Amino acid sequence: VAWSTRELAELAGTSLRVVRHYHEVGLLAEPQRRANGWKQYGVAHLVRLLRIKRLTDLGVSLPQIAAMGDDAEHPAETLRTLDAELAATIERLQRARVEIGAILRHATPTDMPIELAPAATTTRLSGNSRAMATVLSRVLGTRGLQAYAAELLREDSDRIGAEFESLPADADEPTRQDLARRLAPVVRTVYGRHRGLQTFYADAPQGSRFALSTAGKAIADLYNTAQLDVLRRLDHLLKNARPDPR
Amino acid sequence: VAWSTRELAELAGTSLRVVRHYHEVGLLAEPQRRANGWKQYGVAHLVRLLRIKRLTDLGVSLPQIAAMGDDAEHPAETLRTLDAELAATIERLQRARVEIGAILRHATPTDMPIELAPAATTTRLSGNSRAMATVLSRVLGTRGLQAYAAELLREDSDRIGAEFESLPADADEPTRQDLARRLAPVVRTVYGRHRGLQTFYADAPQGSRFALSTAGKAIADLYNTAQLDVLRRLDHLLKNARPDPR
DNA sequence: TTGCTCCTCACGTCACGTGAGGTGGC
DNA sequence: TTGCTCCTCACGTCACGTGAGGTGGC
Repeated sequence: VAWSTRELAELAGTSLRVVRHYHEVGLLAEPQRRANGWKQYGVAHLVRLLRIKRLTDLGVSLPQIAAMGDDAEHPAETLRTLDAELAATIERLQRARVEIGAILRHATPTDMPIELAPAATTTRLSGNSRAMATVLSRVLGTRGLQAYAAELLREDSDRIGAEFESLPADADEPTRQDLARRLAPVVRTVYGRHRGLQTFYADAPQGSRFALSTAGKAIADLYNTAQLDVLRRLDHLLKNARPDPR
Repeated sequence: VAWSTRELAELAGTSLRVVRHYHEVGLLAEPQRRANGWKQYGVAHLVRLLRIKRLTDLGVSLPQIAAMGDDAEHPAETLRTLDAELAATIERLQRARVEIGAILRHATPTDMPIELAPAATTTRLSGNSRAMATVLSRVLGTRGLQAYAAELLREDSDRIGAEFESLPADADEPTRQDLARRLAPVVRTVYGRHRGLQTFYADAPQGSRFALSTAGKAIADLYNTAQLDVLRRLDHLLKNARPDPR
């Protein structure tokens, strides 16, 4: 009149391996054996196993269960801590669901940061712009990112931006100079719309101590020589023009 | 102008080991190296890494991400499946929180099944009764368990039950016979209150194909010789008395 | 020369799952 | 003798964490 390992496992609604695992880690005492070496479990083992199973189902780790010991008194502190952890996990998962919902709604590619999703939906960004947006999203702070998203949505910025995007590497000098000249007022207006954009990296996320150099490297990586030349010319124009009248 | 492994990891908000792990499993292509063997990462690597990180943060497994390939198009089907899984997980965790709340409210020991918590709170059960209750909770179906919980709350059943519990192993014959005689009507009333109790194991949970033998074994394990003798006498009395008049 | 970063093994974690190979009971 | 259950290793899983031991760059 004793249960085998399989019977014990079935009664507890668990597996053979779990019972043996609990023996291995010392959570469940090994029972007496018959002459042939087979284990014989009694009610005490079943009760103990059910208690372990119940706690693991609640999310208690095996070391924690071991620390609670054999006495059946209920450890209010452990349970309260666990409850708080569960609450935090639930919140995290719910935030994940919200983000998934946003991705599905906007049908954005999964490498676009969610903050730029609305912009990405209306203006279809080229591969380079998407890469640039992804990098910037890591380097910009909240304010900078919002400003960037807002700019992406503007038609005028978008049109001339597209022109810049598609500039071939072998564009001749007049073309580059002309593009830089037409870009200058647009960029000035952007600066005007977003005061303090120069300090946009102040509230950058953790780990991007490199804000400026990172953005610089991304630009150097992504754009061709003609485009880089246009940016140089643009910088020159912005610096040498009279300052923006406030 | 290239990022080191550490810089790449920091920019993506992750760890050195994670970057190397993604190399190992082929999720992230290894970049070119300098003459001294150091890796040089570019924007493409950062974008890829950020995409991976975003998906893992949402709960997508690495093999799933690998299956999605390098193209940034968003896999609606995968995301919808994931969303459903998240919803299921959240529900499970919320049920766990409800149960933790019940345990804390009733201050029940963690080996008592939750269905018997109210009963356990008012009538403090002895160790044997608790073990018996735990075993029965695995062997009884919903109906049987409810009936059992209801009985535990009745004062009359409780009083004579406590007497049975505390019966010493060396109780003399008249004591046992007397206890059995006084138990008989109580048990008959219980049967009267819960018609069809004989089939209580019909809706027993998965894996307890042993309902009757299990309960029998638990009784044999938990009670002393005098108590078992009382049960035998009780059984005899119940069988030989005229049937309960309906 | 001293720190500092980079590199590649390679074992550890957590709670088991899954055979591999051998024996006892009917 | 044939299935069936039981047993003990022992490696695999998942997504990394954490040293161990050695080298390059300033």
